[in-house]
Amino acid sequence: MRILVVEDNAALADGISSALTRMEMAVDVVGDGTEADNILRTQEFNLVVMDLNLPGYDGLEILKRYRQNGGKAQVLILTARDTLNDRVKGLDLGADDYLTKPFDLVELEARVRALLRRQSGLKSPEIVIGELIFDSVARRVSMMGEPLDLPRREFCLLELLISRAGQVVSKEQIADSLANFDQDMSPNAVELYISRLRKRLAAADINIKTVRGLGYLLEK
Amino acid sequence: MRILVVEDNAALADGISSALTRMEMAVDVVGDGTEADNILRTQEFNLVVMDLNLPGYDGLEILKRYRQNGGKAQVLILTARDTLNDRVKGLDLGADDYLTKPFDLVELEARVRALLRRQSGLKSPEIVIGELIFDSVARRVSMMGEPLDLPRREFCLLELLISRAGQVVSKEQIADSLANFDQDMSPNAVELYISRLRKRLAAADINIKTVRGLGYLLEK
DNA sequence: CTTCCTATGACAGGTTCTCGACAGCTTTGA
DNA sequence: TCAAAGCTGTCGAGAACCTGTCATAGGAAG
Repeated sequence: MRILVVEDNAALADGISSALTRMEMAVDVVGDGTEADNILRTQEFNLVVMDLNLPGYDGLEILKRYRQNGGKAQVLILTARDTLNDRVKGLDLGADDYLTKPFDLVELEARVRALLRRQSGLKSPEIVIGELIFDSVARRVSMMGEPLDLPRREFCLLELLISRAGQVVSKEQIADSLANFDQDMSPNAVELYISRLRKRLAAADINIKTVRGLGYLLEK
Repeated sequence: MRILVVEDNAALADGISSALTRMEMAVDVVGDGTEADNILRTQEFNLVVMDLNLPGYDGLEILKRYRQNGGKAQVLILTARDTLNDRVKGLDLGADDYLTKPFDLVELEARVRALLRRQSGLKSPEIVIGELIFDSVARRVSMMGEPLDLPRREFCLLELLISRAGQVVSKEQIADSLANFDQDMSPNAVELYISRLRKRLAAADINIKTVRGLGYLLEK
């Protein structure tokens, strides 16, 4: 789990950082708003711990921009004790939680655990093959960054080949799998789908090999 | 949005209830643990505000049982005891947030908004997509600077698509979400709303893509 | 060279989606 | 209280797209 800590007070940043490291997190620390902005634009984190009180920069601004750019990480903000307004604003701007300074590191850990637990289970597993990214949960495929629209049958075929990558899959297996067992599919139809899929994947370096008399296989 | 308030102090319960009602929430109040247990078993809520300090009943127990029975609502706990332990325990038992008494109603409102937003998957109250600005808190949309009046169904549809931007949302999910689970909506009706929403958003560069056989998705 | 398997264009259904028309319902405003 | 305006959802015609058969051509194996 990657965590970004945005905190200008070096001593505090250090304490937070080591507490989180003890939890087996990968922690990055930045000390000012500009840096925070930059790193949030270019890298992905699971959680951001941010002090709202940064010198020469408004933490709320960073948060707002981060969310508007589609940032998805959980955000835990740190505020001084008596700034109710900041906390309220922070939550309204898309923070997930806050902690009032001074706080106990044990409590920080509990909050981080709660936030990360909440986040897990959101990401769907993706399979990357060369230029192709295949997401079976979201049922999306993209090729060289561009989303690729596949008709249902072709999507199922690709899914089957990927799940058995490196092994030969017989035409009969493909037919059964595509036809959902509720009807028959001729071997020729399978050949046709292979042909169509190959054409679509031609731009990426994906190779569906023919194994004469046996079937097809997707090379890894 | 349905909210359950579990609070034995009538005056406080009243204050909370009216604050939430002002936010256009449907609020139910119960005053003791047994009642809370019962209603949580039989009805669904989006959020539960629960005092841990109930006469003759441990709020943490209720919370624990609720989660064990698969309760999915966001839970905000209220605690007078300022012991770190209770708060940490509460979070570890599946509470989503806590507030220490005494608290400010403004802050309660912010927390409730944040929790409900979290539940819907939306992070920032103002989401900018091309020429469109979507404000989930104020429940307003504007397009190219002009406010855009959307009928309720279309607004809900847009909210759903935005909260799942980049993912396919099935017609069934849309139907369930729009119909609020209390009645059925035909797939055809969903198609119609998509059509209407597309027409309204045509001027902005918003693209609702059709994924044949699966549903729709809003491109990022 | 012959035979069988595979590749692919063309095409004819079939399915799914789009959206105008319309009628019932709800809200608004006087 | 009633009328007007607007929202909601059904129907259905037509468009768009998917699917699988046929037919033909290309290649591999013996």
